[in-house]
Amino acid sequence: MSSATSTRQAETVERLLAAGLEELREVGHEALTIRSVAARAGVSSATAYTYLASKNHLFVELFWRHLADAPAVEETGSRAERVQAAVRSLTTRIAAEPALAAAVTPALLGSDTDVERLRLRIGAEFVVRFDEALGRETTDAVRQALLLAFSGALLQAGMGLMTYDEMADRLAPVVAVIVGEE
Amino acid sequence: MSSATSTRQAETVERLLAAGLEELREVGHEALTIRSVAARAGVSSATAYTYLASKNHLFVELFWRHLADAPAVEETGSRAERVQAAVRSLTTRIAAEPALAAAVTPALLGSDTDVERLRLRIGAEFVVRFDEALGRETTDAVRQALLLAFSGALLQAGMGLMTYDEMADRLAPVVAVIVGEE
DNA sequence: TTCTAATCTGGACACGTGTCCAGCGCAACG
DNA sequence: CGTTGCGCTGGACACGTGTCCAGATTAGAA
Repeated sequence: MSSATSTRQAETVERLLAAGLEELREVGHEALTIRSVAARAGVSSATAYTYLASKNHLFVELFWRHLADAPAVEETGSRAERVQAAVRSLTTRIAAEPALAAAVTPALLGSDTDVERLRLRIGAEFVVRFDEALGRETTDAVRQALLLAFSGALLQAGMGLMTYDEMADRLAPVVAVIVGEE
Repeated sequence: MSSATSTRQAETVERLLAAGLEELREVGHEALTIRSVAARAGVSSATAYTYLASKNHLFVELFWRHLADAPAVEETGSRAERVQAAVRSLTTRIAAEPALAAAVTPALLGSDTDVERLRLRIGAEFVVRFDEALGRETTDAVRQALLLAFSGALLQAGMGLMTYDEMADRLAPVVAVIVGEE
């Protein structure tokens, strides 16, 4: 397990993930197959399956990496404003990769071990960001309400009941109700 | 298209749906296959596919029928209390069929035409129930917040982050925040 | 009863999924 | 230089999905 060999594995993974994102953008998540991703990455499908447990795993992994790069929000303004900013930062980031967003909603519900691990991390990331925006003196009920409303918006967008671009605007008044705008 | 023939078709559908629910309870949604449902219903798989466009369609159809039977809530008590009651009525009903609940969350995200039609109906049902509980003088923001929080709770339960039994209790303080308990 | 049309059947089809494993090739270490 | 062993290959496997269609069955009309 020298650093050289693990480098080689890491490179293969990166190549697969990059190919996965390209493929996703080009053909969408329905048409994408692990084998087509493997081919694009210049790797056999057996190898792809060594690193990607499933299509779902690929999507969730890509989503997680994409999301982690969403900019943190400034710590200025009213509480409501900070929460709005946090929501907008996340939704903007998500909307930047529509194909990925469309793919991840069903994928997040998968039962693979890898999916489960990642979705906990993603959920935790939301919590951290909202907590930072909310500040210390906030009730659990508000925290929960915010998280549930955000999850709900993701679900509705995933169902096609709203676009990912609309999310922030649709959530704005909702956030105001939950956080309190006075 | 006499009433007799459409009766025959209707009976086949009922038989399939009943078999589907039994199969779902016994083996869970992962192991269930349309063919096994067809066999249980005493029908060929080709026939099953005539009426059920997909596994997702089956689950969503079953869920819709199950949900429609949730009792309506009394029109007494404070607004918050009525909303709580509406939430509890729905969650109790959903929790009564755990296997169905587990199956429907991913299914609801399917892209079949039939799934889409039904999920709009299900969403509309939620809206109607919440609107009845909220009464006339309510802002859209509150309505939206409630709907999103409820959807979010469904999603989280679907992900295994809470049980369906817990939903109502977890939602109670959230509802209080959104509707306002004063 | 006989005819007719709707309904159901059986089974093949093309495709995707995820798993498995014997063996190849290459990079690094001795 | 070998030799070692890790990572990759190719391709078969069992299984589920959803589609299709020629032909058997059935119920009800004439």
